[in-house]
Formats: sequence, structure tokens, C-alpha cells
Amino acid sequence: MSELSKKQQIVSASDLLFYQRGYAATSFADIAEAVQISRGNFYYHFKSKDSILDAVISLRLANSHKLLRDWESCSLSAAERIGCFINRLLVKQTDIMRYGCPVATLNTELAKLNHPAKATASMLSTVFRTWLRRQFFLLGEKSSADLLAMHLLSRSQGAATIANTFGEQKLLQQEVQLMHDWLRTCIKLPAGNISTPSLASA
Amino acid sequence: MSELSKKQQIVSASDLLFYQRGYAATSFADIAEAVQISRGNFYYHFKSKDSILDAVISLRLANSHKLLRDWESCSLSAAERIGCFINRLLVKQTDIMRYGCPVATLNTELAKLNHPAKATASMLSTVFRTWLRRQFFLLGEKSSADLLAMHLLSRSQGAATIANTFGEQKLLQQEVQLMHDWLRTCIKLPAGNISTPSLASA
DNA sequence: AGTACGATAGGACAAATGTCTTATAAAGCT
DNA sequence: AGCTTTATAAGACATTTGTCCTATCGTACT
Repeated sequence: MSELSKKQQIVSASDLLFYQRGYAATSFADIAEAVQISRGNFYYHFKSKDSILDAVISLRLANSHKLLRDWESCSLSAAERIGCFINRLLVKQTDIMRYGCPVATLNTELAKLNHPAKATASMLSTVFRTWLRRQFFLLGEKSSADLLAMHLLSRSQGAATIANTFGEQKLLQQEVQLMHDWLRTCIKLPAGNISTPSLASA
Repeated sequence: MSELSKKQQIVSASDLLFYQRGYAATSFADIAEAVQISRGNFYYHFKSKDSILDAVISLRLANSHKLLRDWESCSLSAAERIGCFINRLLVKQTDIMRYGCPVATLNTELAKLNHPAKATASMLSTVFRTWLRRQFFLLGEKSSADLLAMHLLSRSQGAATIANTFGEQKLLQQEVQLMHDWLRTCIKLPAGNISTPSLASA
């Protein structure tokens, strides 16, 4: 009945703990307790703490790809798909207010630590950047697709940050609304109901 | 000729190290090396590491207040003062790209650590929020001053985050430009040269 | 010169951390 | 059953951490 192998359990528990407490602040003892495993026994599955981080980043990359693929297979317009991206802030609002944006906080922590995995971790942001860029491209914004993508990425990370700092849900919701408004005006569609589709999780 | 007392030296060295490496990742040994002091001797000046953090936050609060006061004593219009706030991202761009936004990164780290000083640290953001709110209020945006202030704060922190993640100066500069554009349109001034004033540091 | 006090060095200390080794248990195969 | 491989436990190890204690240095004041 154990759906996940112990190795996978370690990775997903670490994924959560790295998000909640940060990478450096999460010790082997913490993970050991979460997975119910002996502390010294990690080295059967992983050769170092860094290699666990690598596995966690790989998992997050896979999850992100899956998320974006799902949004593309839902027969939505490109504008609606971008709306899904924006709404993700609401879907995850509880976690975001407690722990911030998972992508951004890992990146900044690894940047400060000068950690070798920083480059791989930044791929997580690149995935969203590339995906958003393609959506804007499909909307006809050929020349400024990357700028628009980065602008939206920037605003979503900023919204997550201030919500985390001030602990006010309303701030996050306001910023989400402003992003929807911005999207509507910037792609010259007068009044589509972009904000409605799919608050679906995953 | 020692302009600063040893205690002040400890605080300002910690200020820098906490920014560059993060609070938890900075050890007494690191600070000791920077200030050329014996490690065990901190407790003559501070009773714990947390109390150093408190002193650092106080210092940052004082510096922020001074910065904002300077901008107000420069006989600039409220719009120009907001422009100074936006331009701060450019003044500090080298550090921001390496270590992120000092205010945001400390807040998110303390949030993850569930650190008692989190509340005090968030005051740093509140200072800017309040100041920006007043500027927008002076511009006649009586009812939406706080919303505009938070929006700008959000965007500036988002810009810092993506610049730090991707390490691309151009991203930061683009976002700064967009913020100036937004400011110009949102306060209904047709074409003032808001972006010029005072790239002055401090 | 002698005393008092502020400042600093040096090291002790327990706890925690990442790492590694060895022994044992469990499971699969012949 | 016996053997082999996989998985787990338990603990040793050196290092680092924050904290605390004690001795010493230097300066100021009498």
C-alpha cells in the first residue's frame, strides 16, 4: 500500500520542508522525523544534502511542467491560460501568505548562499517565463512577448512578497485583480471574463 | 580615529552580512572576522544573536527614515519623490542583482524561521508603505492612496526578485521604466519628466 | 604609583549538523 | 532451507554553532 518509495517520500517531504523553513534551516533530523527514518540512513538514498536539493528541484520542475501542460490541454484561449497563471496566487494564497512564493524564495536563498544549485533552481522561473512568453506570442504580441511575460512574472512575485510580509489577504486579492485588469487592457480585448476560468488546483 | 564604536561596527557589519548571506547563514565567526574581534566577546556588547538582529533592524529603520526624510526636504513634488523611490532600484542595482531586496529577503527569511523579530522587520516595509501612501495622498488620490502605495511596493519588490533570479540588468531597467510610465498615467499628468530627478544614493 | 573599570582575548561547553561506517533486518531468488 | 541483495537502524566522528566564563590588557582617575 506504500504508493511512494522511501526515496520519493524523502524528496516530497524535503520539498515541503524546504519551502516552509528554507533549505539551510531544514536539517536531516527534520526530514528524518517527517519520513520516519533513521538520520544516518539518508546516505543509502542520497550521497549528500545537496543531492536531495537537486532531486527536489527536479521534482518541482516536473510538477511545473505538468501544471502548464494541464492548462494547455484544457482547450482554453491563451488569454484564459494566462488568467490561470494569475489565479494561481489565489489558489495558493494560504501557503503564500505563510511561506511566500516557492520559486522566488528558493532562488533568493540560494543566491545568498552562493549555492551551486542556484542555476538549476532559476530554471524553475525560466519555465514560467518561457511558457508565458509563448502565450503572449499566441496573442499576437510578437515583439514584446518576453517583456510582457517578465512583467507579469515580476508582478506575481511582488504580490506574493507583500502578502507574505504584511499577512493581509486583501493585498494579494487586490493585486490579482489588477493583474487581470492589466491583462485585459494590454491585449486589447474590451471585456472578456478572463478572471473566471479554473481556480482548479494541482 | 575610530569614528564608530565597536558596538556600532558590529551592528553595521552584521547589517551587511545579514543582507549578503542571510540571517541564519551568518555566524558569529563571520561577524567576528569582519570586525576583528574575539568570538566569545560578543556577549559584552549583545546578550544574544537575536539582539544583534534587533539592533540591525533598528539601524535599517533609522536609515530608511533618514532616506525618506531627505527626499522630502529636497523641495521636490510628491510625484518626483515617488520617482526617487522607483529610481532607488537603479541606484542599488548591483546589490539587488546579487542579494535581492534587503527588506523583502529579510522578511521572507524571518517568516520561514517563524522568528520573533518578524513583526519588527515588517515595520521596515510599513515605513515605505506609509510614506508612499502619503505621497499619493498629496497627489489627490485620497481614497486609493494605500492601494497605489502597495501596488508600487509590490512591483518594486517583484522587479528586484526577478532581477536577482535571472541576473539580467535589463529586466530591472525595463521594470523601472514601466513603473515610471505607470506613475505618469495613474496620476493623470500628461508628460512630466518624472524619471529624471535624483539618482542620488544614501 | 596604585587602583578601578571598561574592553578584549581565549577557551570551555553542550547541542546540533552533515557525513560515514558497521551491523542488522527484510525480501527475493534458487 | 540457504544465499544474495536491498533497506534500515544505530551510532561514531569531526566540525560548527550559540552561549558563557575567566583571565588579562589598557586606560583613566586618584
